[in-house]
Amino acid sequence: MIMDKSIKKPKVIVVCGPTGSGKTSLAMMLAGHFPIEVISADSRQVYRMMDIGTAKATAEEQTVVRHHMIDLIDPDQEFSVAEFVDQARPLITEISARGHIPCIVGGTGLYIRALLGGLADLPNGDNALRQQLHKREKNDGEGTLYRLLQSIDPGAAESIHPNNLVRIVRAIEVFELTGKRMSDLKKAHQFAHNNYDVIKFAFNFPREELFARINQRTLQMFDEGLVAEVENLVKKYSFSTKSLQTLGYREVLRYLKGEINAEQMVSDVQKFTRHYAKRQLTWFRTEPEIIWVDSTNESGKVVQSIDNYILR
RNA sequence: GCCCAGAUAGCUCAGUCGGUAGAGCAGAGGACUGAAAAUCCUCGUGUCGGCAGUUCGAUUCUGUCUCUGGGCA
Repeated sequence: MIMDKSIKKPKVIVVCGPTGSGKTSLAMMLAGHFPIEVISADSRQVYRMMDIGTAKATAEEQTVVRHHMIDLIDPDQEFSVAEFVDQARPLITEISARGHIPCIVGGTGLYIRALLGGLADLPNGDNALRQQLHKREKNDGEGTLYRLLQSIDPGAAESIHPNNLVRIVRAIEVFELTGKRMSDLKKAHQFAHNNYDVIKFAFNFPREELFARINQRTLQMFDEGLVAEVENLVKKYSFSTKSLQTLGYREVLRYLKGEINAEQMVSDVQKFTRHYAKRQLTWFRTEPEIIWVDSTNESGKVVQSIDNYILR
């Protein structure tokens, strides 16, 4: 089938960056200039009842701009990149058809990359198999799974550190489920599926300022009742619920169990959020064709770039 | 004022029987395709509080001063 080149690719705006860099407020600002709808690219905002700790856009903000991919599932349900892509891709088409511009806003780098570039032809995760593999590593000794991976998919083994069990298990899982090597399937793909006309911004502050904002915002979350939010969640869900192992929630859980005191809880959340922001920056730095914007004083630059982008 | 204990990396501390020093945390950098707010990797030169003495050589021993705890008055 030959693609009709006269059909334009849908225009898509991406606003990413580390946590606490002001992505949401930028989106609100953009909404005043352009007919956007927000597609949240955030692996935790998909959970209902997890509002404060995930810094979800407020109900009020959501009436100003339409938000998608928020509050999709309950905290005891599981989610994945694949589900995100399956649901978000049609949204881009719908929003464009309405004459609006989809604006992807979020900090989950993998979700954004996969939404724009598609996913390789890999199978879904299989919890039973994963558990079984973990058990095997535990019974047969450290390094068992890595050696297994070396024999079935040397390419994957080479790119995965022997200590990274999560990745090792995944690569073995792919082989068990498909009979194909993950390294081959990935090589054939490489996020090359891009059928959108994308303009990407990464919003950030100078490091010190970003960290100060994170510390401040964490305090604010506690003021707004993060502990009560978690207390409410554990009334309905078990302490071991996967979604509650999220940064912020995890530390409150430890506090509720009496493992740490309030002061420790707050400083831990601040610390782990700083670490997280750093990992996000590492991810976004390698993202191609990204326009870096200093949140302190360059928001205007974004509006201007989008103006040019829409006209082109 | 006197006695005791400290003073070593941004923080908490270890150590050097005298040959200029190393952990944890913080911090920095990196990886990442259905768990991704997850998971994993790499990175440690600092007047060893100041000054003087002993010594070939002092962060280490001695003296003294300063500071910080604790105790006694």
